[in-house]
Amino acid sequence: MIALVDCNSFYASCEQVFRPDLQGKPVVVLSNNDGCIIAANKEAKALTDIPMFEPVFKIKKLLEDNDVAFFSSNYTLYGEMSQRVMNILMDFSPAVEVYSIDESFLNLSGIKSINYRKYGLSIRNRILKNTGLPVGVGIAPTKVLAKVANKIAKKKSGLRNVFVIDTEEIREKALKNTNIKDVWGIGRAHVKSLKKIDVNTAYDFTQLPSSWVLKNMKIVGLRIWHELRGKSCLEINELPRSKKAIGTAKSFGERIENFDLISEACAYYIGEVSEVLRQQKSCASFVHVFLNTNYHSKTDKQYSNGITVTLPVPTNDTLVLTSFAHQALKEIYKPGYRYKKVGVNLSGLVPKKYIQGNLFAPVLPPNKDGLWEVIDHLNFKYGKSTIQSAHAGFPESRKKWELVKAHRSPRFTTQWNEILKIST
DNA sequence: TCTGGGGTCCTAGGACCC
DNA sequence: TCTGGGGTCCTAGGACCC
Repeated sequence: MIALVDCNSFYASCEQVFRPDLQGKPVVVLSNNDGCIIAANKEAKALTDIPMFEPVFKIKKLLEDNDVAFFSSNYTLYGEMSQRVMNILMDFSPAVEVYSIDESFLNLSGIKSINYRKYGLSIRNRILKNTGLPVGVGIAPTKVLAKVANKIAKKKSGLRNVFVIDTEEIREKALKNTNIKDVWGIGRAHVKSLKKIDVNTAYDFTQLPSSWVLKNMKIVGLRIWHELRGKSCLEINELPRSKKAIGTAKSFGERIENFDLISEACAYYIGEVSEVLRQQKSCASFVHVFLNTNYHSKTDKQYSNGITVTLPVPTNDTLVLTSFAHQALKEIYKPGYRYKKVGVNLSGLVPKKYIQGNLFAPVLPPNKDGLWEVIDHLNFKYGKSTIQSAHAGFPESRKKWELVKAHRSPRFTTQWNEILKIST
């Protein structure tokens, strides 16, 4: 049996933990640049139709009228709260797959003579007690069924957020009550074609011939079909595999035409991604840089372009990567446009130990591993950008392109000067 | 005026090899 | 008129996830 533990409206719940005054009140969390809504607690969802990913400016009045509390996203806080939850889960199973910031699969198969419902309840209670975060627990023989069970656990009242699928009757009933669009792995495109042939529930889907599924939804769809019928096809992956690509791209706080500012943002992002690259002890073979204007705008001239550079020798040196990215940006930048976003992506990631030299490249650059180790350590200890490439700009100029986060809560758990204060 | 960010997996088709 | 058979590697694009 597999358990899926998933935090309820995770970002909104994290904000509420430190703001008891908001218990029972509608809360939403906004995306970068406070652009749109990315999380809403159940009060906010119930309130009206606050559609997820709706641009904030379109529903500002709705939020104000209903006294909805809203926060800019505070990933430092969410990441650390997530750690706490995952650490607790390790106590409940020797095999945990951390699937995303707010959910994990637990392999329960090694645990003998266990009452699944009781076990699920104790997971839920312990997390609530130790972190203040509410979770839902779904337990079933396969991952996709555990997802189904989790959804039911959260939706149906009286279950105390725990639901177990452990008999044929329960499975069938659960599938009949699950809309096909709510099945994990079946997205918009497939829902559309399934509706056309009158497949509306997860149960309907399991009644299709496997040949149809394979032909129209390929192997990915067939796996889901098997999983829903109770045959496990998706394993629990305990070890996070190293990333195959690392990228970042953020919209500017305001539109920018100036090349130097864009290049500064680009260098700053290279600093971020190369640090992640060093953490996983890899080097990148390619660096991709792209640039675009605001495609929502009906009045601005539109332009977007991207370019991939092959590095002579894979590297994770921020300064080397910055220099190649800068050259690449020069090639695609065209003056006279109001740019909205620049992004970088490192790919062709190879383990640092196995770097292939290049017969035709200039002599290998000197090894600076020690230097970067020290820099990364200082930035960890004293805060981001304590030491960085000068190309990545100074706080003054950074303000011109940095994200807008007008409503961010304090980083309660990671900054001494932002720690929660309690007055009597 | 204002519209997020970071990923993975799979497939078809082209180019190429012997 | 009629032109083999068995592969690999790479890339772009689709679909999906949180």
